[in-house]
Amino acid sequence: MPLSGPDTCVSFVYELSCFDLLTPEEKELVDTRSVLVNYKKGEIVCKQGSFASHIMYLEKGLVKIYLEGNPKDLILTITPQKNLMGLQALFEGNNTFLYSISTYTDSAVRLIDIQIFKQLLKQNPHFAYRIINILNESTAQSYGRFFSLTHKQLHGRLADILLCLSRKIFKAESFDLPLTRSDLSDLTSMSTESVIRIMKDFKDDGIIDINNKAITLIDLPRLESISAKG
Amino acid sequence: MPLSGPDTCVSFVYELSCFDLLTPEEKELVDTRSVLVNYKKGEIVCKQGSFASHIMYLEKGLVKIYLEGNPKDLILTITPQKNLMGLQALFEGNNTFLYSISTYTDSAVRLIDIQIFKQLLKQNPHFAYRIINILNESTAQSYGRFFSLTHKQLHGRLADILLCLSRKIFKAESFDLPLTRSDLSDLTSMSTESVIRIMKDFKDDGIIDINNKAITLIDLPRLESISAKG
DNA sequence: AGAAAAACATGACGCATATCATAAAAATTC
DNA sequence: GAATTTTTATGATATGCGTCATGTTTTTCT
Repeated sequence: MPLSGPDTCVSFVYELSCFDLLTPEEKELVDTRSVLVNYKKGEIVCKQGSFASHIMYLEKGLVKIYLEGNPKDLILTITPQKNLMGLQALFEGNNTFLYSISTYTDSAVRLIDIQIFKQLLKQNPHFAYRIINILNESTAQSYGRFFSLTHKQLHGRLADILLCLSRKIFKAESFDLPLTRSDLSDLTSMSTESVIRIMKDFKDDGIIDINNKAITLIDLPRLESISAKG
Repeated sequence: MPLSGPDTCVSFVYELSCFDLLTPEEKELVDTRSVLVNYKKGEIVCKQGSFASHIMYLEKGLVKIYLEGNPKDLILTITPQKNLMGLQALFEGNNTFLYSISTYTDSAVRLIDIQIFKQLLKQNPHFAYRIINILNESTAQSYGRFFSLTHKQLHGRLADILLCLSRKIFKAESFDLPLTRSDLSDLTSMSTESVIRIMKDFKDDGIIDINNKAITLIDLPRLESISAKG
């Protein structure tokens, strides 16, 4: 599979939980030194530039991780449940959030004390090794998106995102899209109007079907071809 | 400093060597299970898609790490000596190089057996923690470049790269650029002609001076302003 | 349920930037 | 050191895509 393909475009879905690798005592430590916070749909979980005193683990829900820009944001990933967020705060000398996070659905986020997290990394090499794997997967997917956004034109970029949402997030060819057209534009780095126009193109060509928020990918081979050709 | 600023644009320069954290026995292990390979200017160190059986450490030289595209490549980073390369090969289930690497100057690369590297990560938590920091810094810089490439127009993107080359790579306001205009275009995701035109604009405006390969940044405040305004 | 706000939609227009063509200068090669 | 290749340079043209304006539909709020 090529690096620039649609599977590398949104989010990193790491099937195995990193917490499986902790000892019972370490799990206990995480439990006592973390809190679970519930967020309603549309709420902000963390704000770019503010102080990061904890690592976040999305136990339930769907969120976007994004850079705030003027006037347009850039969505880095759409992240589903069972994923760590805010690992960059581990970086020594930087204790602020690199990005903002907000929810698409009601969500539950576990906030883990960053000192505890660092301690676990230093005392449990298997845990640290797992985190390295997670960071690496995230980097690899970031490169794929990099290529998509800088080297493909609008139709290719939107095809990438639709395929990736279908495969990685919703795991179905039909899904209800909680993202607005404006979100899709922040994801593909194009104008909202262009998203709307290209969605219509795809619909007119029988490649996808749209009914309000309901999206169905009809002609996957053509969508993949558009993705590949850029 | 804003995330999209020029300091986040090229390479990750990690001042401390990760190998300082190894025990004498572990250092010995790395020595016996690695080889030092010399490359001439312009040679390819590794090829995207080929099998990755080792982690690379650039002991001496200057290289570009890039995604191969058709017809244009995308340079992910310009990386100077004392940096690890190819860490993504650690990711379980992926033992191929995500990118290609080629040299700008004569270089020396230490190839470290990937199994030994994994062993060190698992047995030495401080080493693993350092690697996590390196990966995190790399990710943070990747996000900055993401923003620059997708949300700024040509002048801003080129200003970003010139400032970053000056600050992070050459650490001087005057330097001999081993990159061609085509390399700059692969870094900024624009056409080679646009690079040339904008360099001329900058020269005509007294912002930089160009003499063949020799570049001098004259008016840093204006260059920073162009970078900030995008 | 009705009002207000947000999201979706569509066309006209303008511009930033790529592409193409051509040529000069510099670097590399034998 | 002459020949070939690569790099730099510049102008003309084409176009992909954003911006703006305006209207409709859907969602949210009270």
